[in-house]
Amino acid sequence: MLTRVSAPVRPRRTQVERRQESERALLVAAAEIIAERGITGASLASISERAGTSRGLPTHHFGTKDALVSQVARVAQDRIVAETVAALERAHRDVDDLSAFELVRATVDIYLELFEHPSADERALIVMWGSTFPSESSPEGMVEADHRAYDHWAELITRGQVEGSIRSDVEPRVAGIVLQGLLRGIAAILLSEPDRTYALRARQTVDTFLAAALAPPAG
Amino acid sequence: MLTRVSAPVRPRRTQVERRQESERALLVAAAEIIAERGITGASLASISERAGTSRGLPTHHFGTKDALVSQVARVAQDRIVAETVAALERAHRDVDDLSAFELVRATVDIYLELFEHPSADERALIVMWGSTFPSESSPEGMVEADHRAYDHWAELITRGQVEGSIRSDVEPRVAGIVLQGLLRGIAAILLSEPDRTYALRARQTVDTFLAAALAPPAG
Amino acid sequence: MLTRVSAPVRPRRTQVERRQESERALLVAAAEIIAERGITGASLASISERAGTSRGLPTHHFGTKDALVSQVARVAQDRIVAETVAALERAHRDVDDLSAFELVRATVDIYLELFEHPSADERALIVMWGSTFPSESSPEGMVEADHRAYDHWAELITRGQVEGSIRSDVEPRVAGIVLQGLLRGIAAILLSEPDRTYALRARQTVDTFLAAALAPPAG
Amino acid sequence: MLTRVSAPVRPRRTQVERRQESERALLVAAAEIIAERGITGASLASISERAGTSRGLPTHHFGTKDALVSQVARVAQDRIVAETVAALERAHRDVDDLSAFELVRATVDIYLELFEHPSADERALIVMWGSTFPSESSPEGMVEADHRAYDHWAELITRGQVEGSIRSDVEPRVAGIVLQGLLRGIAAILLSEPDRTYALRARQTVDTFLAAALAPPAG
DNA sequence: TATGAATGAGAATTCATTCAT
DNA sequence: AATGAATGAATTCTCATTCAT
Repeated sequence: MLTRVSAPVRPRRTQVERRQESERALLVAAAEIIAERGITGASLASISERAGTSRGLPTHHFGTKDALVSQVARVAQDRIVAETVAALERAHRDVDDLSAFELVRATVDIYLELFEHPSADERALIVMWGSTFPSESSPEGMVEADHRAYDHWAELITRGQVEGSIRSDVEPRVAGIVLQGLLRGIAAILLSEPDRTYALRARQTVDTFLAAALAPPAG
Repeated sequence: MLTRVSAPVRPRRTQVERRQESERALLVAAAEIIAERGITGASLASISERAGTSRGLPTHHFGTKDALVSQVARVAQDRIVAETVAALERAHRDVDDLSAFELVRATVDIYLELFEHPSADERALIVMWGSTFPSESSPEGMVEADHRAYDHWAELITRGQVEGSIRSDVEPRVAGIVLQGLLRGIAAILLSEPDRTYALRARQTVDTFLAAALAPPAG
Repeated sequence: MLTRVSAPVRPRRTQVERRQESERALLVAAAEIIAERGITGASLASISERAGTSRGLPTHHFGTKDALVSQVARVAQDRIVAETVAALERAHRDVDDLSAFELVRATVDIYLELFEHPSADERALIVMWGSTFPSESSPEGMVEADHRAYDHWAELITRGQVEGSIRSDVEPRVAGIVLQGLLRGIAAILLSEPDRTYALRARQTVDTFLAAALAPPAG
Repeated sequence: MLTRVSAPVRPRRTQVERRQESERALLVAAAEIIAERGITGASLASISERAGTSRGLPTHHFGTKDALVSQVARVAQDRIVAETVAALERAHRDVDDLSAFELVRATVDIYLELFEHPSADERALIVMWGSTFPSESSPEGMVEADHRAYDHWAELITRGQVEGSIRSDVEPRVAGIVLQGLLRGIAAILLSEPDRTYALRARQTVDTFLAAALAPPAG
C-alpha cells in the first residue's frame, strides 16, 4: 500500500458495498413504481430496469416479489416514522413539554403535511395500504404496522385522559382506530384527488375539528 | 310432449330477459371476486365461472374487463347510495325536519353501520377505491362519484352553517373532503382489520367526535 | 340444407373436433420430444412449436406440464398394451390355447420386438420410466402402471404353476418383478445403445434363457 | 497472538489438501442430490450449499455442470466396481477356484445385494443411467462404462462355455447385454418401487432363474 | 346471441455462467 | 484459490382478447 504512489482516488467497491448499493437501488425503484402503478402493476422487469440492474436481480436478492414488496413496506414505514419524529422535533423544541392533546394534534398535522408533498415512500405506503383491502389479500407487514399505529395513538390518548387534556368518554384504542382511519383516508384523497385546491386545506380543517373533538366537554 | 306440437304458448324468458339476467349474474360475481381478490386478481375466467356462464360471456357483454369493472363500480355506488337513503328514512321518519347538523351525523352513522356488515358491493367499492391510489391508475368512474360525495357533504354543511347548526369557520368543500376521508378510512379498516373488537365500536366514537367537531364553538 | 346447391366439400370442423385435433397433436409432439430430450428437456414451447400451435395451448388444454406428461404416459402405456395384444393375436391365432409358459415367452418376445423398432410412444415410456429413478421424483401414473404389469405377470405365472407348465418354486409376484425389470432394462439398452449389432439379438437369447428358467426343474 | 509473529510451524492443511477436500465434498453432495432430484434437479447452488462451500466453487473447480456430473458418474462407477470386488472376495475366499458359472451367479447376487441398501453413489448411478434414455442425451462416460460391463460379462461367459459350466448356445456378448439389462432393470425397480416387500426377494428368484438359464441343457 | 378454442404477450422464477473482488 | 454478486436466457404459467362455430 505504502508503495502505491498514485493510489486510485476511490478504491473499487467491495462486494458488500456493491450488494447494498444495488439492493437500495431496487428498493427505491420498487417504491416509485408501486406508487405509480400499484403492486401488481410493478413488474420485476420494470423495477430492475428503473434500478439499472439486470432482470434477474430482484429475485436474486429478495427471493420472491412478495419479499421485495414487504421490504419496501418496512423501509417506507420506518422512514415515515423517522421523518415524522424529526419534523415534530423541528417544530416543537420541547416535545416533552407538550400536553398529550397538543401532541396528538401536532402529530396529525405533521403527518398530513407529509402527505401534501409525498415522497415515493409515502405514496407507496398508501398504495400498499389500498392493496390490503381485498379480503384474501396477503401483503405482509402492513397489519402489524397498523397495529403499532393504533397502539401509539391509544397510549397518547390515555396519557391525555390521565392528565385531563383529552376527553375521557372515549375508549383510547377505538379513538386510535378512528384517528388512523381519518389520517389514512385523507392521505389517500390527497394522493389520488387530481384537483388539490381543497384537499390541500384539509390539514387546517382537521386541526379545527380535532381540537374540538378531543377537548374535554365543557362543564 | 304432445302439446309441444304447437309452439309453446309462453316462452319462459325473452332474449332480453335472459341477457339481463346473465349480465346481472356477471356483475354480482365480479363484485364478489373483486372484493375477495382485488381487481387484478379477478380474472374474467373466474368471474364467468362463478356466474355460471360461459368463459366468453364477460367480453361478449361488456367488451373489455375495464368496462365490466367500471360497471361494477357504478352499480355498487348506486346501490350504496340507495341503501343509505333507505336506511336514513327508516331511522328518521321525518328526515326533512332534521337539522343539517343532525343529518350529517345520522348519515355518517348509517354509512359506517353499513360497513360493519358489508355486502359484496360495499367491499368491492372499498377495494376499488384502494386501487385508485396508484398515481397512474385509471379510476374510470370513481373520481366523479367521489366528487358527488364531496358536493353532497358540502351542501349539507353549507345548509348547517346558514341555519347555525354547524360551525361556520370551516370551508364546506374542505370539510366534505375531511368527512369523506374519515368515512372511507374507517370503512377500509373495518374491512381489512382481522380483529374487529375495537373497530366495531368506531361508529360511536366517530359520532361523539363529530358532535363536538361540527357544533358551533361556544361563546 | 337441401337448397345448398354446392355444399363445401368438407364442412368446417366443429369446436370439439378442433379441440381433439390440437390435443392429439400436442400429445404426439410431447411424446416425440420427451423421447428425444427427456421430460425436463421437453419445454412447453418446443412441444407447441412442433405441434404447430401457439405457445399457450399446452397449459391451456392440460393446465400444467405435469398433467400433460401424465397424459402422455397414460396414452403411451395404453397404446403399447394394445399393440402387444394385437401382435400376440397376429402371431398366435389361438392365444387361449397356449400354455401359460408359452404365453409368457410369447409376450416377452413381442414386447422386446416392439422395442427393436420403437415408436415415439415406446421411447417416451422408457424415458419416463428413467425419470422416476430419483427418489423425490413425481412423474405420476408410472407407478400404478408398473403395478399393473407386475400383477399381470404374477397372474400368468400362477396359472402356469397351477397347470404345471411353470416351475413352482418361485413366488409369482417376485418373478413378475424380475420379468418386468428384465424387459425394461433390455428395452432401455435397446434404445440408448448406439451399437445395436448385439442388442438386436437379445430377444433370441432372452427366450433361450427364459425357456430354461421358467420350466419346471427336471426330476 | 504473540506466537503468530513467526509463521505457524505446521499449517493445518496444504492448499492442495484443502482443494481435494472441498472437491470431494462437492462430489458427495452432488451424488446425493442427483440421487434425490435427478440431474436437472441438482442445481449447482443446492450442491454447493449441501457441501458447505461457496456458491461459486462448483464452477470454479469443475468448470461446467456437465463436467461435475461426469466426474460424479466416474467416481460412482469406480466405487461400485471396487465394492463389488471387495464383497466378492469377502464372500468367496478363493474366487479363482470358482467356475465361471458360479462366478456369474455370485457377482449378480452381490450386485443386487448392493442395490438392496444403496448408497448415494449407487442411487446416483441408476439415476444417471435413466437420464441417458433420451435419444439426444449426452451420456458422457456412461456408454463406455456400460461397454466395459458387457465385455466383462462376455469374458466370463466365454470362459464358462470353454470350461463347460455355461451353456454354449448363446453368444457371450449378447448374453452380457441381457445380464446387464436384467441387473440394471431390477436395480432401478429396487430404487423406485415404494413397496419393497416383493422387490427385496428378487435376488433369490434371479439366482434360481439364472442357475437354470445358464446351465448347459441336459442331454 | 352465446360458446369456448386459440392466441400471444407478459408475469415470476430458476439457474448456469461470468467476473470483480 | 475462493467468494458471491450480477447477468440474462429459458421456463412455466396466467389471462385478456380474438374469432370460428
